[in-house]
Amino acid sequence: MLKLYDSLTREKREFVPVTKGEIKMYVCGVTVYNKMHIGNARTYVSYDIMREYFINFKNYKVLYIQNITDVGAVVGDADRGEDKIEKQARLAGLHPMEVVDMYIKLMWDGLDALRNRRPNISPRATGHIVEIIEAVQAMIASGSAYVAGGDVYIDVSKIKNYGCLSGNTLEALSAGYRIEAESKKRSPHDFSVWKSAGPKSDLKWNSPWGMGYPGWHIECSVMSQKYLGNTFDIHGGGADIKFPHHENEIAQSYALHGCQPVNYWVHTGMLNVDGAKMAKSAGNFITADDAITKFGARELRWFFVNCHYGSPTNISAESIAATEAGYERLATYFYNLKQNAGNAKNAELDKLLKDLANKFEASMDDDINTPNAVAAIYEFIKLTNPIIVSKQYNLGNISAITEFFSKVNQVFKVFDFLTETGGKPDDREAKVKQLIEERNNFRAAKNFAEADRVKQEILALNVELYDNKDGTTYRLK
RNA sequence: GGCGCCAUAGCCAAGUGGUAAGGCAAAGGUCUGCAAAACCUUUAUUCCCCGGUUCAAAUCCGGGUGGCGCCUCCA
Repeated sequence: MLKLYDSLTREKREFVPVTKGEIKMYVCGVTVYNKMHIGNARTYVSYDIMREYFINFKNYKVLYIQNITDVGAVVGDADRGEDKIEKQARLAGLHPMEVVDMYIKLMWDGLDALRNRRPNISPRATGHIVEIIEAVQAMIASGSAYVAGGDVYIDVSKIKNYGCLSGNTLEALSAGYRIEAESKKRSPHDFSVWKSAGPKSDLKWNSPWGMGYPGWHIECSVMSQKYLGNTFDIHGGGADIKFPHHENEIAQSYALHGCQPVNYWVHTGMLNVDGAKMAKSAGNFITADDAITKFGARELRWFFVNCHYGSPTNISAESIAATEAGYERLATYFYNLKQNAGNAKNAELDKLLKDLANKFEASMDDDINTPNAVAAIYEFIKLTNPIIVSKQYNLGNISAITEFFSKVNQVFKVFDFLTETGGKPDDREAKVKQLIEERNNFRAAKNFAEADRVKQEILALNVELYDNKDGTTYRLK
């Protein structure tokens, strides 16, 4: 039974989709005014893993939407700052849409490298201005929003349950809130759904309230509900945008449709570097491509798999090295598995594999608990290693194990070793075999100086050498 | 100040009532000419502190302490 932790009800609940057999999920994407950072990467890898699990293990048809914010995110104060993309364009001497195109491309480069499947739809806010204006008009008509100058604000006092997601109440929010002298808002907690644009702005559209552009929150409400319906299954994003962004999406959904927009709110934990949160605006972030260059994309993805998606997680060279050491064990296990088959079918191996499959799925069903799923894999390796080493298994066992790991790999997408030693001819093979024989002749003659010389020659070919009691084996790296 | 999440071994990290997964590191062993790798074994009488509920608490409740996130933008 699949369970997900819902941030709204604050409990792990059985997952029941709106439509049987289908999952409709929306994940808040990046604002494309700068390079994606490693924290973004963690979030999108987390949802990719969820999505692939739903598809490959739970047989759901998944409609996955990850939007692109290409207008509406504002620098500094939410109601009077400059649009981030417009600012970046001004600094770079480019049109805002050039900035957008550039960073969208870089975003896909990064997510592709991390092996994420592309979203079914990646809607852009600028492509939905008509729908956004219609939504704003509807909210004004119903009395949930009001016009002030060229801006339009949601009147949060008209919203039922405002604060239900974050736990905030309007009274509590008001205490100690900074007073904005020249604000056009009725209440400091009202938020803009449409903002007027100055004459120099390149990012503006005509509306009933003059030239302007949409607020960040309304973009996600309009796009998610347009493609997924008024109430859909899963809405994701980082824990940092729970308030106000997701809270305001709920408010807008009540204003527009009188209902909760989502059945399961899922939030990913922050990825910290040296204990501190990364943020673009603070300038202390590691970009995704820098991290990929430094650690490797597969290594990063494996690191993410080893942490629970909802937990705050610290990334460092040491933590990557720790998960990589474990990864190397898995690779060696498969190397041994394929190299040392005997010829008796081993029933115990099949039973342990069945246990692993059960534990894996039980862990993943439990709020996508990937660390537990990984622990089950290590446990399997520990229990089956004696069998592998003693060669009491055959090709049938190998194919069953490989098949299961391949299935897991449709979700994790990191087990490159499954194909690495898949019988592909390697031109080093013959040379290595010859050198090993040469070396073993020297060893037999106790001419260790010459044996070591040949050994160096072998190592230079990027081959690992193991002397066992049954003879010498090697592994092409 | 308010809201939310969290606190488990040297490090990372699962575990929401039934007697502490897993990984890294470390130590010992098997194997080896040496070595490496592999394999085996060991490593928290205890889960931040103090109370309470219960036959039973890391898990539930109350109170502390500490950390993180949000309360202007942020995955």
